[in-house]
Amino acid sequence: MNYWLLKSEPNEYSIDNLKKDRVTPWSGIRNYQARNFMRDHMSVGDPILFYHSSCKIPGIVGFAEVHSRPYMDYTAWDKTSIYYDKKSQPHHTTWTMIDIIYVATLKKILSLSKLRNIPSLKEMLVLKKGQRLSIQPVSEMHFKLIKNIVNL
DNA sequence: GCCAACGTTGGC
DNA sequence: GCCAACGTTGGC
Repeated sequence: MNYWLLKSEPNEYSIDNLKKDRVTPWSGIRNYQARNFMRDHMSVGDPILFYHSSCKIPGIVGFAEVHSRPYMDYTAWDKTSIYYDKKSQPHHTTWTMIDIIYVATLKKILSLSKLRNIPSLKEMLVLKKGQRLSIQPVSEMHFKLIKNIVNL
């Protein structure tokens, strides 16, 4: 089992949206490293930290889980989609996605600034300078520490 | 809104 | 295959 952190801009898609939808395809990932994580390393049931970025208080806001095997990101060949990629065609796209399912919302956001103040989390990728990947692996230790901190 | 850091593109 | 230019991310 692997553990993950998924970034999302709450203006675009927040934990509340996920709670309402329950399950959503994680479409629109157009970064090879992030694609590879989904395609090659995610399994159904993998736990996910849901992270809000590019907002007033960035941080971890909830939990989710991988809910499907990887499959082709159909938004890549949808000309009306903001994720349209002219190099992709049905059944020949380079882009992959998975579905995720809602698990829980934190009572209070575990903010980025708070995360930075927890020494045992210092090595988390999301805390490293210049780390822009929207899908990041999280170590089991870090995941469990965070679970304890938020008491869920 | 600024800007550092990073990924991608494209000319050569 | 190098690398400058450009676009994007995302915290501040």
